[in-house]
Amino acid sequence: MAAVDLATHPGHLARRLQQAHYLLWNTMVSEETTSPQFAVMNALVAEPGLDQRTVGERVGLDRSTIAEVISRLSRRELLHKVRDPQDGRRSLLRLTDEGLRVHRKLTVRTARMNQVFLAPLSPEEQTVFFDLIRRVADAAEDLRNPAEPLVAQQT
Amino acid sequence: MAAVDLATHPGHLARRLQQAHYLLWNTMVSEETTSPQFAVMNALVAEPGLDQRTVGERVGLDRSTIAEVISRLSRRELLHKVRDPQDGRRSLLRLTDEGLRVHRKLTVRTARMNQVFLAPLSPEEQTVFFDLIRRVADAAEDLRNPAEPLVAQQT
DNA sequence: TGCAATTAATCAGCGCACTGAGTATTTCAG
DNA sequence: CTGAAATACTCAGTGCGCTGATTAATTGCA
Repeated sequence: MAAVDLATHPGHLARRLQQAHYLLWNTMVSEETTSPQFAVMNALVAEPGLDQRTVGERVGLDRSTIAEVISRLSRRELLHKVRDPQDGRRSLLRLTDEGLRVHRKLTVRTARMNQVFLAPLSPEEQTVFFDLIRRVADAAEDLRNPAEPLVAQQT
Repeated sequence: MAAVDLATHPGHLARRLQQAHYLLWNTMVSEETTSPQFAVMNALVAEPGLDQRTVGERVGLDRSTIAEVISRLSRRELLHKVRDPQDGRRSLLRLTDEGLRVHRKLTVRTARMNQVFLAPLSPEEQTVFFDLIRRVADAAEDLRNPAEPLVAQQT
């Protein structure tokens, strides 16, 4: 009788929310290209020529995961990976024409999917939804990265 | 220049929220036992002797995933799996004493973690947070399972 | 210059999550 | 009572997500 109600556990709700989104993405957006893959492509549309690590930072994926996502996109010829001549450690990433085409197509479908996903909420509630989730996620990330220098300084 | 702002994509926010939770769980609750594993154990505390499929339904895991989670808990001797003598297809699940002990310990830590996780929100906001996420997740799940019979009936 | 620290990427290993196919058992219609 | 349908579980395959260890290149200090 010491069981807990999972409906009051934010972590459990977060997982269910993500699963629900995953399924909707699969049916309404694409079966080949996943949501994280789209996020990576989107980052490269915004800033072509980024290196792997920075892309990971932009979309919130760690070094290992970003490497795998990129290798899949690269295998499908949606992006090119070129060694940085200035810094031999880096790989610079850039979408191919096909990658740009796919990104454009998925952008439209994603917008449609977001509407369906958020349909249960009124416009005001949608705003609150974004705000609350973002604040919780940001705060949790700050717990790990004790960034926040109070003044600009050289470490 | 056709790039999109991921901060307005609920799927992307859901993923970030879940990752943030995962990290906090790891540091504040347990490195050995994951959040889905705890959810399974919790379901078995509430209803000992459930079969695998039903547990999966309770915690929101599909047949394959639940099988793996259970096999790990079983390997660690946190639960027992017994063939149902009444129905040879089913495996009935029950926590061991050690499983009960672990569940008790993690219940306390999970409560603490939830407080930290939700700390950025006021109590009223926390209520709204739960409500909004639950409504979106429920609606998306209903899109897949067109359940909802209007009257009680024997199919 | 010359070697130590830092940095970008890779690799191995674990765990969650889904689909589609296959096996064993039970149920149910004829 | 028998064979088809349904059900519970397993297995193979793919992809996300993390940590810890390793490799290669660059930077920076003495």
